Amino acid sequence: MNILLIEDDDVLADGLTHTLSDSGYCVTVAKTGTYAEHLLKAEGFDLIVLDLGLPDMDGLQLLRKLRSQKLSLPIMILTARDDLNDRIEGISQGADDYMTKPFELRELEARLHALIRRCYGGFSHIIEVGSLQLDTSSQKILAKGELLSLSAREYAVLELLLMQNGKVISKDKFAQHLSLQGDALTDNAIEVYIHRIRKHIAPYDVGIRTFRGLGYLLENKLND
Amino acid sequence: MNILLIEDDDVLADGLTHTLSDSGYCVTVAKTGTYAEHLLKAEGFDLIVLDLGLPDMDGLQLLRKLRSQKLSLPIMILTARDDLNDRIEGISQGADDYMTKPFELRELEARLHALIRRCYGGFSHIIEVGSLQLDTSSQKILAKGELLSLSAREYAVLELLLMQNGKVISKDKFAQHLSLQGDALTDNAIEVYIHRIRKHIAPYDVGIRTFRGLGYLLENKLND
DNA sequence: TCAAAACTGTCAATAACCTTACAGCTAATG
DNA sequence: CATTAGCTGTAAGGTTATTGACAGTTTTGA
Repeated sequence: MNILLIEDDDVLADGLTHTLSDSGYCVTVAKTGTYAEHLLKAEGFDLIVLDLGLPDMDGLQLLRKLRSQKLSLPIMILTARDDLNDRIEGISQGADDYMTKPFELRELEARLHALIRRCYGGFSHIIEVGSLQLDTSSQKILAKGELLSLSAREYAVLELLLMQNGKVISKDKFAQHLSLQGDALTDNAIEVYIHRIRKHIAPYDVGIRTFRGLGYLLENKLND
Repeated sequence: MNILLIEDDDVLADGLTHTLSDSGYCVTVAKTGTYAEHLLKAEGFDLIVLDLGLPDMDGLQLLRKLRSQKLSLPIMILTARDDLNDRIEGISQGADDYMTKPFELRELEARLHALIRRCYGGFSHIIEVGSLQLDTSSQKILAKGELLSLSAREYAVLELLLMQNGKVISKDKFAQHLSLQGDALTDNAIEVYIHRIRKHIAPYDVGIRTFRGLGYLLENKLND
């Protein structure tokens, strides 16, 4: 995780660099806004810690500038000013959080963690097989990025195949997974759904292999 | 935007409810942790404001419990305790931000805005799908820059589609998000609203796609 | 070669959805 | 206050997609 620390005070910069490095972050210090902008163009940072009191440029101004350039990084601002308006201004200008100096390093660390978790702790639950992608949280199955339009039943069947990827799924399993209240599906009904799904995914690099008497397996046609 | 306020102090709860309602949020108050849990199961909130000093349950405990249930809502905690450890503990237990009492309402509002922006809109306070724009801070929906005149219900439906952009939203979800006072909406009511919204956005490049048996998805008609 | 298992297209019943009309209600307006 | 306009949810009829049974065909493995 790369952090850009925009801070002109050597002592504070050193302290922060030390603490954050110890927690496993990679910290780069920019002493001026101009240099920070330069670094941002070149390198891939994940988070910015910005002290509003800079020598060459007003911090809020820099903040505005960065956001107007569609920079989407999370930004934590540090300020010595205890003025409420400044703090609100900072947040409404696009900062994600701020801390007022003097602050406890441990608290800054905790807040940075929260910020990172919220921004990158992507809970995207995507299962991939070949060019198929199952996104369980958004209830979608994509093939080569295109949204497959499946019926509820078809979705449920393909979902099971993807979730249990690598396993041979018996018709009983499908019936269990599909039937809401006891009334079991016939084996043939499952066959029908497998048939329909095969039609849907025919253009792509995955197929459903039959294991006679056992069930079905989703597999990548190319390399296993 | 539905906010669950977990707060036992009537005065504070009333004040917050007023302020946030004025800013266009729909606020529900839970006076106990137990009741909050109950509400969270039944209804669709977008944000939680949690006071750590609750009568029936330790706030941190509730926080831990919610997170362990994989609840991914953004959470802002309020605390009277000035103890650094408590604050850090709160954040590391999964809160996204905190404020120490007493605080300025304006600042809380600004922070809530920042939280919403970060969680639902990337770095911007505007969520864009095609030529539709949801402005989460002013609670407006624009289409090609023009303000859509939607009724409260229509707005709520489209808001959910935009906030959960990319996800297939079931009718249950809509019902949860819309009915914050017990009485559930029928499926048909949702269908009627979808119909009305389709009329509104017909001239533009976004549409609502039906997934039979699953729900609805907002999508850009042109490129995905 | 035979029987079992799986495949496939058709079809009627059904469930899901769309659409319009309307009645009760609320909020604004004169 | 009375009137109007708009919002909200229900009802009802029409439309379409889904579902699973069926029956004929093909494949498989012993």
